[in-house]
Amino acid sequence: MQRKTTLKELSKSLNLSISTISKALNNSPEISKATVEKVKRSAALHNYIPNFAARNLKAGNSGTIGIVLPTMSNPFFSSAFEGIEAALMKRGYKSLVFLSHESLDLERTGIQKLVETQIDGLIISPAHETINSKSIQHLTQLKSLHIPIVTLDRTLHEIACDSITTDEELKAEIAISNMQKSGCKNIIFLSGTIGATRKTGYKQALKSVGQVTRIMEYHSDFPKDELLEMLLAKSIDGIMACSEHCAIQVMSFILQNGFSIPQDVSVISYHNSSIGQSFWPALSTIDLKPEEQGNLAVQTLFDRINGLLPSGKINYQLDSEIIQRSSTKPIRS
Amino acid sequence: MQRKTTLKELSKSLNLSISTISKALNNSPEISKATVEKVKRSAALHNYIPNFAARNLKAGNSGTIGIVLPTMSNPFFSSAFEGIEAALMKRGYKSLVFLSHESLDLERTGIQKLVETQIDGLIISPAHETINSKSIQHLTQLKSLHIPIVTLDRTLHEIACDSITTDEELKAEIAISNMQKSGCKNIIFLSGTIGATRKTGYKQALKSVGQVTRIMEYHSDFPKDELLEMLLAKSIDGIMACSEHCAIQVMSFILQNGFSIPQDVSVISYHNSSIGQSFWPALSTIDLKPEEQGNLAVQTLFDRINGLLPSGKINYQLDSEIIQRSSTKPIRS
DNA sequence: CTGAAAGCGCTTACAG
DNA sequence: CTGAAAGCGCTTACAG
Repeated sequence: MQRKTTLKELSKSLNLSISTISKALNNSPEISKATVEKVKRSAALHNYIPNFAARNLKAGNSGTIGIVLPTMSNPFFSSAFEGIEAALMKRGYKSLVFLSHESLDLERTGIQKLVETQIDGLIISPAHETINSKSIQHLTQLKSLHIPIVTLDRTLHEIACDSITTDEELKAEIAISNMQKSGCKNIIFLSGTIGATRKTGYKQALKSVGQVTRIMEYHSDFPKDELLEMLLAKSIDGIMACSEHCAIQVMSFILQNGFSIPQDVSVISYHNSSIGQSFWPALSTIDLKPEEQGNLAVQTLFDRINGLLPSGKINYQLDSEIIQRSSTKPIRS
Repeated sequence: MQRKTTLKELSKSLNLSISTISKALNNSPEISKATVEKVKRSAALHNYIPNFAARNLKAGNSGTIGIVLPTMSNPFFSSAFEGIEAALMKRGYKSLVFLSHESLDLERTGIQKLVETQIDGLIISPAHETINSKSIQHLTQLKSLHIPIVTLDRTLHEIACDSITTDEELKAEIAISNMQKSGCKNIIFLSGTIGATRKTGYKQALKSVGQVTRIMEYHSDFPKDELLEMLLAKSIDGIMACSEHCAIQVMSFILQNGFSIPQDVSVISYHNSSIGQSFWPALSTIDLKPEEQGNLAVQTLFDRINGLLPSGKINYQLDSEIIQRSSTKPIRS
């Protein structure tokens, strides 16, 4: 029965002090080259694996970053996580992940665990419940422990921490305006649980041309009959969908009922996954750059940890991108 | 500037020994009720948070489970992760996540980090590269350190560890047979990078009725022209798609070209996400139960850790489920 | 260049 | 019921 090899054991087998072993393994210039080699060879032979718990206890940091996301089932967040994980891996850091499922309670429990683990920083997309209730003591707690926080995509105005967002509101406005230029006269917004801020861009755009806004609420299922009626009455010729999922649902419904996209109805959505790309017609979309957001969140977190950032909070606003594909008509010039 | 409160500080402020404080906080029956309360009140007041690194150093375990998955972008794996995370959270454990992106190298690096962190167990869906190359030293290493491993969905026959799988092969066979009973005479299999084992079920089913198998390879893009030709020639009336993504791509293509589902072509796929469910027509599918697999993986891991399982490896084969919706014709009885 | 010693923050026999 | 002491596995001044 093999136990994990420790410095003590190596020390015994090599007849060297623990200090020397430790220094040799860490490439300390104090130690002679010969000794370093001897130690390393022995360590490899004995399958020595350093104990991070011990190292961290001394160092006071854990090499671990806490990640709290609402869910992984939403492609936006899984992509964001992929960006975060890759950036963290590159820096030799580890990702400790908790999912809040939009619940304040679960978020709190996760953060508690994270603090106990001595995380070096936190990247979080706060739960809806947190945002709405403005209960942020579990987060301010981190601030007082000097654990930096970066919010991703969703901002918490009540707390002073760095944040990553996109200019999605502006891009929504431009996208709507593009649809109008392409001939759309009746654009509705298909809204789900997400996308509260997205509505704003839509409203802004319609307001600027003096048009009435029409928002159709959508929760797991949307009012098909109503939509079908509008299609038949030709009282709709454009849809901005709050998510790709929602867009695909609507588009399949439209196609299935014999209407054409974009001839009868233009459809644009948010997020850019391969599924929207490979749909027929290929889905026009506003790419929210989740991976880049994740990457930038990590970058910002480390800049903050390393004291490279001025005090006060910083907001990085990433450019989102309108990707024009076949589900919207080309702009008439 | 607030530092984290330690037992030592509480000890000073209360004029009690560190031992007493520690025991009180852990509800040791040795300590008087009055003291326990006093200590707890003071701890709360000082925002005391236990240091897990220290605790784990003593205990020799970390309360952390390593999770290594190929990706989060594939809905199967993000769902599996949701199942794992919830089960772990319920038990007060933490998830340390690494993504392999199907690369042996990345998988190795992740596992290395995980071992250094003293994880108590590992749940892994091995990378394709690992499976193909049969390089498993990074995993056998864990075995020799008595860190239990459970594989999820993808099995590694070369290593003696517990595994979770489904009966997808059998269900594929049944699903194909159902399609035949519903009148399909020319069923093709649309195959991607995943789904090697899935082909087997398809082949098995066609072989059993003496039909020729037709497999169309699919990588990010499939041969549209070829498919269109088959549709026009009516030489195809059923498709088994290796993934939901693939199914949606094909279905939108079929609808877009004026054919009907399932009247002209039946389509069945794997995995069961809300997107397939809300598609028109709703996608028939073989549900691979990723969340349940994740859940069961955690359960098995803890049973193994707690010595509840007999020595030798155990394979849990979960029932996958054929979900008949509108993209396949009803079975004629 | 090598080693003895202290200490990171906790837990847990052991003594009183 | 409370406390002194040892120790988990490491790192790092300090001494030699």
